[in-house]
Amino acid sequence: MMRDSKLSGVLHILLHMAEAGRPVTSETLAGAMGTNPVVLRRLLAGLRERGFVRSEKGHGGGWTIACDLSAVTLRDVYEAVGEPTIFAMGNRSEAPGCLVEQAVNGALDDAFDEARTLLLDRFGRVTLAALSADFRERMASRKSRCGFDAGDAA
Amino acid sequence: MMRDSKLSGVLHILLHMAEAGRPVTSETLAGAMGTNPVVLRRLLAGLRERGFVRSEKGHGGGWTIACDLSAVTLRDVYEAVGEPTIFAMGNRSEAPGCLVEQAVNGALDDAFDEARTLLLDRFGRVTLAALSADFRERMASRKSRCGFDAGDAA
DNA sequence: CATCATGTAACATTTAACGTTGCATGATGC
DNA sequence: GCATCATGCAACGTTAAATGTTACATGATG
Repeated sequence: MMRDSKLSGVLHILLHMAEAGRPVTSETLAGAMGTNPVVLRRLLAGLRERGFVRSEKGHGGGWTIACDLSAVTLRDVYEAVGEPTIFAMGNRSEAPGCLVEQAVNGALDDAFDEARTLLLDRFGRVTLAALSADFRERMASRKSRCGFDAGDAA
Repeated sequence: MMRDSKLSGVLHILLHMAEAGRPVTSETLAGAMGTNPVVLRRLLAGLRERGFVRSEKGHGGGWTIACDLSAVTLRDVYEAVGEPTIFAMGNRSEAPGCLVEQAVNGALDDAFDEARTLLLDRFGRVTLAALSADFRERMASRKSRCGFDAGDAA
């Protein structure tokens, strides 16, 4: 299994919600990406706290986008899902008394910090609106829509 | 547990070996970093194949450095330990038919690719000799040596 | 008030890294 | 030659984090 797909998953969901234009239930969204409604609610909880999405109970309830897609970046979403660990590699011990370990960790940490900064900067420059536009371009050439019917966005 | 500490671990071991200047057994090296001799042999197997280290059996056997420390970079070592996965994040599915997923994965993959390239480039610019020099500098100021006696390198 | 949908805690499953055991092979020293 | 040391390696056990699942409470709608 891929290590952590929260960011990828939640972006997928957000674009689907954006296409729908009306409340979509956790069950429908979960079905669209082959997972469980509860997993989905967990994922979206962080986004709700930040006001990126809204959830409503009862008949006709579900999830809706509650933000300007051009004002939210991948970095915002990354933070909203709890800033999951970026790297699958790391040091053996965090507070090593061994000088060899210190030298090694220092070199590795420097490199990882640089890469992390680059990645987050790049995330910060991509808005949800840009992703959505990218999707619509793909739509223009092909037609499949992942088994998920966006509703009135025909 | 930290995700993958092969690179960190093997670098630690290499510097210790470099300090020793004579064969060191898996058991000694494993003791120095609080792990198991078998784990260590697994780690070093890839380095042996590439000729970075040599192993000898029998009395007085063990591991020795078999390369010029200034000619081997962190990137070489990274490759020698099997190029472990760099990122802890990834896409839900690798071959998505969903156009939304394609748009999302495309954006994320671009960012990850850039970060990976930066990281590996940086690894490629750090030699084992540089790490060793860093270690010796630290030695000059303090004195602890991680419970591992390098032998004649007193 | 029946039904729908979310909120959430608790538990189960899965996967990859890591650890451990057991035994084979080869080298050294007597 | 033989006891001992050390690696080589396969097979299995352990563990932690992500994800999936169940169960039940809460609130909204018709």
